[in-house]
Amino acid sequence: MSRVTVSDVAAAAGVSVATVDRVLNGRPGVRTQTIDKVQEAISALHYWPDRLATRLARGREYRFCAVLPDGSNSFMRALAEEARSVGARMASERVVLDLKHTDVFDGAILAATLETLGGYDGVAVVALDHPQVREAINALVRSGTHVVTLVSDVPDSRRDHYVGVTNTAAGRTAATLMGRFAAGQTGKIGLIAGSVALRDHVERQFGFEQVIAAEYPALGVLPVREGRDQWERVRDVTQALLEDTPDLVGIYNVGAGNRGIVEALEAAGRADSIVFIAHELTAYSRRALVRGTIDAVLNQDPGHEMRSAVRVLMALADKEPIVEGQERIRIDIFLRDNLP
Amino acid sequence: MSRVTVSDVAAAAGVSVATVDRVLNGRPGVRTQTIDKVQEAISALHYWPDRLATRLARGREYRFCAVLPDGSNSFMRALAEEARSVGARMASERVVLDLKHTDVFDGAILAATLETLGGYDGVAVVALDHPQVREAINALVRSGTHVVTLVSDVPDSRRDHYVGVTNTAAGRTAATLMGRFAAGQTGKIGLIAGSVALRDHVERQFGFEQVIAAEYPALGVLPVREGRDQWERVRDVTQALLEDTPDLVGIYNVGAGNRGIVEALEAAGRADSIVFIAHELTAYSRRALVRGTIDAVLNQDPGHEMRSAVRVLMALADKEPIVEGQERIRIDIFLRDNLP
DNA sequence: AAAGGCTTGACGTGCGTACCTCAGTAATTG
DNA sequence: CAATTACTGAGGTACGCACGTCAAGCCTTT
Repeated sequence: MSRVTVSDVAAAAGVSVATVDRVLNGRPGVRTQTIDKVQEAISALHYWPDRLATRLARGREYRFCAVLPDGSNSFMRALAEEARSVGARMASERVVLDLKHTDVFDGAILAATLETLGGYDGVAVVALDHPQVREAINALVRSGTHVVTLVSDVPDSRRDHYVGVTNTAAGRTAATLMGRFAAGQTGKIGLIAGSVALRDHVERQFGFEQVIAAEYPALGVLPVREGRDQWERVRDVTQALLEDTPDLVGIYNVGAGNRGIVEALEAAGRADSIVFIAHELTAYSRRALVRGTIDAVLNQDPGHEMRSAVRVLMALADKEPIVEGQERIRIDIFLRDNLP
Repeated sequence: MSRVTVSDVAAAAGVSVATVDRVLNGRPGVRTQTIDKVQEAISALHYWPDRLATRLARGREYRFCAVLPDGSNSFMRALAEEARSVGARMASERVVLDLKHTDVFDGAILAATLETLGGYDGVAVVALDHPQVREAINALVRSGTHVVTLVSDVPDSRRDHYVGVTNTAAGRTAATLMGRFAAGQTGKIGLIAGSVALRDHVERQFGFEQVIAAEYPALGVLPVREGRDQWERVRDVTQALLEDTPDLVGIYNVGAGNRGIVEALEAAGRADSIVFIAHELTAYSRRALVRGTIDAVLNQDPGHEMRSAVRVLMALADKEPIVEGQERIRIDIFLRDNLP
């Protein structure tokens, strides 16, 4: 049951290994007829090139670059940390993973950064959905650099793959949890987002409102308030929300800055009575979840996302198929009981 | 920035490659002093052996075997399917993954099966926690075959690793969902399990009862009823449960056979009024979840588990560290909105 | 019939490590 | 001091593939 090698194929096809090699690597100078013979032998013997030997022989390194925001909320810091650890681990597999921080919220700056990345085999980028960014991504792809979008997608670009969750589904999930956790109550739900210019925030909001409107008529969703992902600002927004809304039953924070909401709720003594659903599991949100101030955390696993991004980039570089089930990023729901 | 190779290390240490090789592979015939010199050079140059070249040179195949139940509920069938697909995919990486079906619910039979597996480098087994099985696992490990338990653990054996969820946490999670989904109601909760002899079922039950008792005093948990994981029997049990319990507000099915509960609930017209929490996402449970008869599904991803088992076995065979974050199996919570 | 272009075979080198043999040097023992 | 024994160096082969060179064979064209 030992491995089938190129020489086995050559013998079976009645040609030399050189010819088999030419066929396998698409080099010119082989008659169609001979190509067919070789291919028949390949499938008859179930030949499959040995990945290890192939990569060793090719001797090429995979040069990848991850582009992350320089503004540093916990999630993005975790993502950067994962990038470093994946990079260290993959070093013994001929993979180099560089890390670049930039202002991803400014289309022009992000696009300019991307334009310098043509030397890489692949780029993973937390992308703003902006015309200039889209163009920069397309230019990279055209120049032969594979691009995957990370966490936030640019759907109508030519990026090879999106590694992240479906944000409308995340919003819907938050809505169902909200609706059921607030069962029997009538009142308003406050929605807080970082900025309505961020695609993932808008999509979550959309999914959330859709389900609440359709399934939970006793609940009304208030207009979004922007917290810019900064917890101090989010705290002020939440305080105002609490004062303005006597019949507030729940809060859904679409973006970062959970700390602001937690502090406002606990200061007002409303931590237990108001259902609070948040995104991203961090050390802080974790404690608030255990304490009961946060009722559920929706999460995307930065480790999974970073590893997936690199696996996808490698598969693209090797022209190998992507294992869908492995690369689908799930929307994790964390309650206090199933924390990792 | 090219790779550091053994000859670089040899040059730096002032010895020959043969000596470096002896040190690296723990072969005898090198003075302690020389070993130190080599090791200093290794860390000074940050040498790390090239995995590809190592595996190519060793030329060894990894022979693994997955032992799964021959009784075929959807989850186990999915697991077997994943094993086949992982096996096919890994064939080009010198990994052979055989698949064996056996009666894992009979300790003696399972132990006998395990005893035939000494030729493998690693075994992944869905294990019954039984003295004979434990002994068989220990014997395998002693003979140099790595063992990981899959889905169901044998904690006090010498198995190298457990690939699966923490079942008490799963039970607690189900309880929190139940408590919150049934908020405001007072009544009883029915508990259905496959068999109280299965470790994972008992643990889920334990976690569930713990949280309900502590956090949701308005709810009482009825004694477990056994459905043997067969849906016809589960249906009958559920019908009896419905008739016996006028104030039933929820059902938690710890094991398989969701179809029995779904049919009983829908036949009785209680699908909407009773909170039903189930385990394992299958084509059937998925439809029932979308329809609303099932309110939440707790799931362990068979694909993730199978891939993880193989990765862990490979890491063990190579004496490489295991990436904890990657191998932790999460308890997925699925609502109708975040279905994959 | 000679020139030129396709096709193919034969062979070599390299990727980085594992593992083996053999000779030679140094240190230890009786 | 000679005889062991313990180290070390030099060199080779193998793993399976990628890639390059060179020459030989064949067919077409003029």
